Amino acid sequence: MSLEGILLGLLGQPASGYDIKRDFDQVFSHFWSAEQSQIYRTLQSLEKRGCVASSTEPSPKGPARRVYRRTTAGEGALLEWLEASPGLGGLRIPYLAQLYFLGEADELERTAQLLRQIRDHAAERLMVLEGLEVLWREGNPNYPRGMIDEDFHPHLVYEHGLSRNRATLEWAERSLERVARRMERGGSESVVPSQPVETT
Amino acid sequence: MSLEGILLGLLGQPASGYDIKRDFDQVFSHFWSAEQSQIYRTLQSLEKRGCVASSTEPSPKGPARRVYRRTTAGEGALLEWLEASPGLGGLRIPYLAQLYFLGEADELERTAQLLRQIRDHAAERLMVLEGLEVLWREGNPNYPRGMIDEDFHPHLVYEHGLSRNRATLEWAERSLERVARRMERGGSESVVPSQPVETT
DNA sequence: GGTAGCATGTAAACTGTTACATGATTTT
DNA sequence: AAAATCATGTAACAGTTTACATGCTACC
Repeated sequence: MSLEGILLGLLGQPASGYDIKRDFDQVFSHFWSAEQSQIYRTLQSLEKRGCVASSTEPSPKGPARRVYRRTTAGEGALLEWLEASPGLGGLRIPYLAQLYFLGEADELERTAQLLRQIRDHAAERLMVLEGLEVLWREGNPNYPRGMIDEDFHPHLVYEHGLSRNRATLEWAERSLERVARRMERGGSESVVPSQPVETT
Repeated sequence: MSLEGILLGLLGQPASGYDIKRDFDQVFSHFWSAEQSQIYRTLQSLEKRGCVASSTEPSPKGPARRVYRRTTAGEGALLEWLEASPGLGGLRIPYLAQLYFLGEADELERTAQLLRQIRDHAAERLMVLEGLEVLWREGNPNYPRGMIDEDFHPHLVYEHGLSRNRATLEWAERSLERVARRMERGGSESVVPSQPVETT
């Protein structure tokens, strides 16, 4: 299961459920998401199986923190998950499901609205990622060469996010132009007069 | 829920659970997936709510088919789902979760293996999609202009798949080169001699 | 005193996967 | 006669979401 793997990976450093939720929203939301309740429950189930251990620590603000650490058994489970063949097929992009059927609504303005949301979301993600590049550069004057071992794999994932969001942004902009042309011409999208479009 | 929406969308034409599973594997697997059992169950629950109606029809091959049709209530439910704000955040790319932590395994060969799988998968998808372009072109000599209304939204989704898979393919190839350089140089990846890398 | 942020969690409902079970027809 | 394809489904389990419930501290 991916969530278990991610939690085991993150617990290389001790962390509370709350900390992990923050990491999730900042780092992993680019390709995975999880609710707080799910994180707490999964941590508990990992503890039952001995993959993590917890201890409570008083916190300066608010109630006591329950801090989890990865155990030796947890390291084994992590390596096992890393060896497993990846879910190349488990891809999930919810907005495409809606876009696919938006012809049924017969309102191009709704299509444009969805595309603008997708575009803005990708643009925002890109800004966040491009901001991170500054941080990589600060830690390493030879960037992107001379990457230290610990950063290498996260950096590959980071670059995936960059190219994915660039591609999505460009696609959304092209698509918005197509929609605009279609709306102007009343649904025929630059049809050559001598080649009329079948409308059935 | 996206699966319900997709089923309602597909049931513009009458279809059996088996037909829908085929559509899923061919068209939707680029951004969503579902098992047969889930499709059958969801169809049953949609029927209970009156969004679809079914009738059995003898089939020339094999047992009788249970063919589902979208009802008027189903049309309403579909439009409602299309109006709902999209899950811009529900993105899920399982292989990135593994890649992120693959530094823990400390075996770049495993990283290269995963990247090759991702690359080959994207290349295969691209070939399928580029094959579809021939079909679009056959049906329309002005392609990609003069797209009929029914095809417009699926075509937007199709183009998303094209650009996404191109981006992934290029990223995977770049990443494989980085991994190869890193393996050659024993983990330092083209470090400038006067600027040694910290390895902690 | 109210709100925002820190911090924990439970319960129920829903969604998704894996494994199994059945049986007809066509092709090899 | 066996295997492939067509076709339907159930049961058990695993994973995820939504809604709720609690309580502390800092700041306005």
